[in-house]
Amino acid sequence: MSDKLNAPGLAFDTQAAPEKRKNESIADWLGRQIVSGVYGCGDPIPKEMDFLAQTGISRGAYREALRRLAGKGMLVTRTRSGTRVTPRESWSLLDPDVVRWSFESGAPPDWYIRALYEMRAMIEPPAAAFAAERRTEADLQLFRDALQAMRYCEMTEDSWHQADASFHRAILISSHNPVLLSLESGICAAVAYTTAFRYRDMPNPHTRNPVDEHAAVFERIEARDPVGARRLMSELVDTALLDSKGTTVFDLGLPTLKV
Amino acid sequence: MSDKLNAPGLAFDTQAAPEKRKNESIADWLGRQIVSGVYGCGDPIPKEMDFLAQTGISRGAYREALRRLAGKGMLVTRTRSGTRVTPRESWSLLDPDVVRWSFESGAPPDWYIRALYEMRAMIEPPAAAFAAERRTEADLQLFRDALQAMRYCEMTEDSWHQADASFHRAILISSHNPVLLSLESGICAAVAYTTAFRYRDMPNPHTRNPVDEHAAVFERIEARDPVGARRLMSELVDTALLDSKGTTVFDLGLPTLKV
DNA sequence: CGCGTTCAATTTGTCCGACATATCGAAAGT
DNA sequence: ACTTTCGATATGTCGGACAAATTGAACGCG
Repeated sequence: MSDKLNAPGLAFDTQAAPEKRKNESIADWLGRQIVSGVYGCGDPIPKEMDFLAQTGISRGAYREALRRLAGKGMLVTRTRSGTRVTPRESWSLLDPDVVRWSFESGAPPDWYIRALYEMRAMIEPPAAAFAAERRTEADLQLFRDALQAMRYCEMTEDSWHQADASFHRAILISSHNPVLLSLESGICAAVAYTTAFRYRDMPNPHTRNPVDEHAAVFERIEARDPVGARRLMSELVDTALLDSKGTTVFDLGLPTLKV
Repeated sequence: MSDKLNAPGLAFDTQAAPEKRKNESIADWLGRQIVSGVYGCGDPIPKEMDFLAQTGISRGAYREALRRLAGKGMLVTRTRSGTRVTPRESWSLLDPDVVRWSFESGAPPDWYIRALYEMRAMIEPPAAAFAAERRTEADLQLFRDALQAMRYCEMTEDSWHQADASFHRAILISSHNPVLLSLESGICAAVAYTTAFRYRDMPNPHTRNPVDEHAAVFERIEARDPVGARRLMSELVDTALLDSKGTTVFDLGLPTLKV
């Protein structure tokens, strides 16, 4: 059963990982391995001595990497039994690292992209409503900067995705809900990776720059109109969702939620 | 500036921490210290050698504990600078450990309780709508068990809070959104701790058992009525929010969001 | 005096080796 | 057939040593 572990595939070469600390790059590598399904639910992780023997990495660095992943609920360790992968529902699927690993290691599964869009559809409209009630003048400037960057960048550029993420980050910041803000890294990573993923694999870039829709949301937030901001934001997310994969995969669920 | 660190308050006695592994209990203890504000944003954590000297814990165990917290975004380490606490917005405030630490170490601040309620008001109504569309027969049994337990327990009992949490857990499970389900631990911890916190500090327990409201939500989910489930769930959360601290603190934001 | 350079101290990062502890599984005993 | 004992094995903890990086002060120079 453990042939997969001792297989030559245990080559740890820190692929595309410019991390300085070894325990960090090990955690990155192992995190990618896990989210990409190399180790399924309940599967055992390489034993400390095996990993040490095959990679030359010291035991301490490997153990610290395991603790990073254990803190995200991805691993459980028991003496003698070894360290095993926990079922997906106990992971922190909105953790920015988990989102990054999922998109860095090949194409993430459809259910994950879909679930991330659904989360955005749940969170961002009410967040926009809170933002309309609580935004400060300093918050408004964040929106203006993001919108200006979106106008002056082509959608194919990487900088456009950054500007898009900045806009959605401004929403969460302006909501002035600390717990919501703590989801910022994960949400923005999801926004950036899903949009980049969409435009990379869509052969027909008929989609136009949605900067006007974003500006409309901002205008409602500036006007302190929670209801309007919520509605426009809901439309914005729904549009992105419908654009992403066609209506065949994503057509259930969200439309019936529009109020 | 570092007088607080070398102070005698560094007594690590694993208070009320029946953990077996030392690195785990250290992470618990340090996590409570951080969320309770002993170490503010940007403050330095005890140096490894200091901690070793004052507690007798080995350096490796302490470092593994730090990695656990670093995985939750609560710490950043830099050579020579030391290890410092990151600003709150970069923490995983919905992480079940963070929620537990916040409520275990004295009364959490009002803004945190309020933010948790707002998150529930954002997440649970749409989750109930998804549940109404996607629930299976097995899911329905989870609701029935939770409701029966709520009926046969007094609200003052601890078992009632468990049943309440089980009901809300059933909502997230029935939504069949993996990312939403990954928030289960944190949400349910928030539900359990906030309700327990409310009934412990409320001198006037005029609040009655809200089992009927919960049953109404279940009935709409069983009938596959997303709109109705969403509306009733929204009312349920709003009621809990208004009950918790009176309308003076929580009266802005949520009511205007009701559709 | 202002400014960049060099250098040494300090703190985290990594490695190594050893023992402690818990747990599983097989073997022995009843 | 059941229980107990015991050894093997993997994680948990400890201690010491050195490497790497960064800070801050001393130094030299224009």
